[in-house]
Amino acid sequence: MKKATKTEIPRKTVYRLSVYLRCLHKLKLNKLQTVSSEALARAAGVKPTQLRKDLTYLGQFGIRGLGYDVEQLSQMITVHLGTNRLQPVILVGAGNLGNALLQYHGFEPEGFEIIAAFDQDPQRQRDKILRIPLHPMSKLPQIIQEFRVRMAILAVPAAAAQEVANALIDAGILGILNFAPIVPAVPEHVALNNVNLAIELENLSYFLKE
Amino acid sequence: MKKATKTEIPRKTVYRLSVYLRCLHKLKLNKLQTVSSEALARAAGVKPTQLRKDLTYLGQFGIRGLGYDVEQLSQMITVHLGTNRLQPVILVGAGNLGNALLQYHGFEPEGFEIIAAFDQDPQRQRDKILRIPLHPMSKLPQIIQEFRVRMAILAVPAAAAQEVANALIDAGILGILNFAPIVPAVPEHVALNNVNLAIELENLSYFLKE
DNA sequence: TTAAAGCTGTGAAAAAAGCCACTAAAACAG
DNA sequence: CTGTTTTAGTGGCTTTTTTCACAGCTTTAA
Repeated sequence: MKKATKTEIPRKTVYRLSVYLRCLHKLKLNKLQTVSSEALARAAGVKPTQLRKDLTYLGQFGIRGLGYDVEQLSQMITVHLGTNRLQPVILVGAGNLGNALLQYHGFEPEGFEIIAAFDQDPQRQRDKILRIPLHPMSKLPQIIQEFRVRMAILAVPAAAAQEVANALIDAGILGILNFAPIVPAVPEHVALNNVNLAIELENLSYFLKE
Repeated sequence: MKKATKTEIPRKTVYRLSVYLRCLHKLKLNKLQTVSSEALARAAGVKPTQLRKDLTYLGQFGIRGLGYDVEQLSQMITVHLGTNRLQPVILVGAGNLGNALLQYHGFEPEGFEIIAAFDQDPQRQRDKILRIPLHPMSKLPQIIQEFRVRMAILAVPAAAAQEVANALIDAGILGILNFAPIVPAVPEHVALNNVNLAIELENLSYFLKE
């Protein structure tokens, strides 16, 4: 018997869907109309069976003997990931990493725009050329409300992370991409993704094969 | 029957050990001598039972009724992760993200030093102040050999990623921390960790609860 | 010394993720 | 048409990861 409620997409699958989407985008640039699970899987660094299984969560629209329609598939994934509409994002902490992220234009092609940055010291901005405004922390609630911001990038030092996270949540932020080297405690209703570059390196070093 | 060879530490556990290590470091700064699994787990954002289970892979040195010795535990983890000695790292690609990472000093406290950067265009460096030398790609093999570099950070555009990855591997690199928005194919003996900031954001946005 | 409370260590169960073998559909070649 | 090849979809097996329940040390208090 089929479930009445639509099945939840597994966490890992959601993550991989983003990867597939990125690969499909590249294929589109190359004017490819269709792609097989094998080719796409290789591009994404996963096994073909896993790719196919992942895609079944979105329904069936592969063509047996041929593959998937690149355009259709990428639209399908986009719809499911809910990245149709542009999402405004704010960044807190204009230190080393924060500035780096501000200068990094890799978010925009994916539908995210950093509309404002915040820092304790709003004079801190070195790169005057940046077109992203830098505000003092006190303007956080106002801007979040005004632009209906739901996600924030947290790039402050460890010591400030929890406090700033609290402020963000109080102001209505629902998702935090955390670069601070501690894991802030957040209430149930807030989504949190942690990225720690040092840990990534450390982890890599463990898996070096001699 | 027990395995003769010492059991492998699970992938996920290795990753979390790094997180614990970071938390322990903070505790040390606060002059705490011991910590319970519950407290440390909360700091790391995991469940206490998971923390304890993770630690059993390193042996037993918790004290029942009391907790873990902060100093001893952090040394234990350090030894197991093999981060006793400093590791030289190189960075390839001095674009937006590459420069950002060069300016980011978060690696050094964790025992990694970016000793050199490489770019197709070695004039590219904007920040003249940087004390990290920027070399042309042609010097890759020489420097990797000279400094016995085993890990590289890859921060080049998608189009160049595979080619540069190949060059790194040919020159003897054993681990790649990849920031490029594609997953390069690497041989069996090379470890690869992928970080894609855009995907992290996209992933977060999916899990926003309304 | 004894009792109570606080914690760790761990086997076993449960859940999640990954993988494979096989089925079925479509395309293609002749 | 017909047979062959290519490729998606899937049930369920295997492995990995997480969680649970509880046994067993340690400390503390009286």
